[in-house]
Amino acid sequence: MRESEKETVRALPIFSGMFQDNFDALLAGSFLQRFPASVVLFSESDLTDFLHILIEGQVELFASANNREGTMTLIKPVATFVLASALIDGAYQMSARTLEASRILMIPAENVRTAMLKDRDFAQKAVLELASCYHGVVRAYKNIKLRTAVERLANYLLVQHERQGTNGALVLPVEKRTLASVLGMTPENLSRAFSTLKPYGVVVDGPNIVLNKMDDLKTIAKPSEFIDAN
Amino acid sequence: MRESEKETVRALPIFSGMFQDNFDALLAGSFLQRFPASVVLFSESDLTDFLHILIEGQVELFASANNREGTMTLIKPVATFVLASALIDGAYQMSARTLEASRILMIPAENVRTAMLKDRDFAQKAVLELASCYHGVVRAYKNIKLRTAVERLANYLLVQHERQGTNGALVLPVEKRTLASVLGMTPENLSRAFSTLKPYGVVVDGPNIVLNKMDDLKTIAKPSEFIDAN
DNA sequence: ATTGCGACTTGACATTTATCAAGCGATTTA
DNA sequence: TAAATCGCTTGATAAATGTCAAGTCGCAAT
Repeated sequence: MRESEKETVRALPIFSGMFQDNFDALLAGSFLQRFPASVVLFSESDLTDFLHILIEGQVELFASANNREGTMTLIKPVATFVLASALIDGAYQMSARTLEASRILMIPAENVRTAMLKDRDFAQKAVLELASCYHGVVRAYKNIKLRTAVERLANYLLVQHERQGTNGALVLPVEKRTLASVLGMTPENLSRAFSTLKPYGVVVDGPNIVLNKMDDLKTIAKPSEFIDAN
Repeated sequence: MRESEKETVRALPIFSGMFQDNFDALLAGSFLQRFPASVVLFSESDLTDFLHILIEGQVELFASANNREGTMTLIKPVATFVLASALIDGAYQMSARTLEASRILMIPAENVRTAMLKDRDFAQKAVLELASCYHGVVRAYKNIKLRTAVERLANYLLVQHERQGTNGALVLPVEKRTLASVLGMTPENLSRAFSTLKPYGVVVDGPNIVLNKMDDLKTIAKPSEFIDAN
């Protein structure tokens, strides 16, 4: 791991308040690894060796059962993932794969647990991170339990629109088949959900979306502060 | 709050390792309150004033959107709830109601945040509790995303059967309409799911269930270590 | 005891979602 | 360049789930 990279990592909010000694101890045995696209990083049954921090690229956390597979969440830089598993010292509980070529900082889980005990600032930041992830899953759970597929798509579009500048257009940040998995439906169903939204001013051209009737779209989406990410 | 009750609380794992001063400070301004059945404790949009600890009774955490309502989880004694919200200092994100008459210890959220900073043992226990809750929601999310209604019921029965002694029978710990909400289906659908499981040896008499063909039931349930609670 | 209410069940039906199959278009591979 | 592959879409159909209505049963209130 190069010195310049180490400084980038040091500047991340979760690490920025740590004592230097604790930070150095935390990163001992860590490494910054490059992965190509579509590589499985770990499986849900694997024991949690590392806390992961996505520096660059994109990662999908997913789960399998029966013959189905579903996306739990997408990770975008810069963000930690599997923090809960690293703290508990058990299985990952989720599988992970890269969606693009990615750079990932891998910190031995044991180091993380030590740092939690030694460094108050890190512990505090990690707890808030964890609590925030908890609320994230709760939102996702509400989303799938209380909404139909079309509603989930409509709200997804509204959130992306907001994030991308609220200028009447947005670009899907992932392939549609991945989006379908995120939203808990089949790719065929996603296609049909887009069709259903056409009368509500949603124009689709590949990954480019235009929203022409924001009010109508909001009417059908019924967005909720306590489901949709801020 | 009586002295004997305070001792009961003191003995709970999450508090047992605290310094006495920190414990006393934590409980300052706390109170142990009794609630009758079917009382709403707080709404998802309320600001988090208290960390709750269910001492006796039963509580449902639920969420509403559109005109639907869904159970997030059921709380049984003794357990904390809304820990994440108490740490973040924002809205509860979920609503809560009592299902039975209940006794609940309510600790000011501010006290909890202070104790997190001051008491290392409490901080450690709280983090593990939080991480464990996180995995709990992840399991629930997988359950609803990767399984059909019948599969969810079958696995629920298997888990309850195990918890209640693995002797071929079990008693539903909640009303069927509540169970339906927990499992993410309508009460009508739950009735039909039970009918569907009849050929798999599931005999229903009110809240009393008998499992006559465990192997067949497991075949249809396809239980997973990483979805079903231990 | 009677009444009324609520939980539960069942049937008929509607809606939502998934599956299977085919085809299109763009990109990759040979 | 040709062939193969992959992502996406569309149609037909099936399966899963929800809604509405009716009816039974048991419990609680009068």
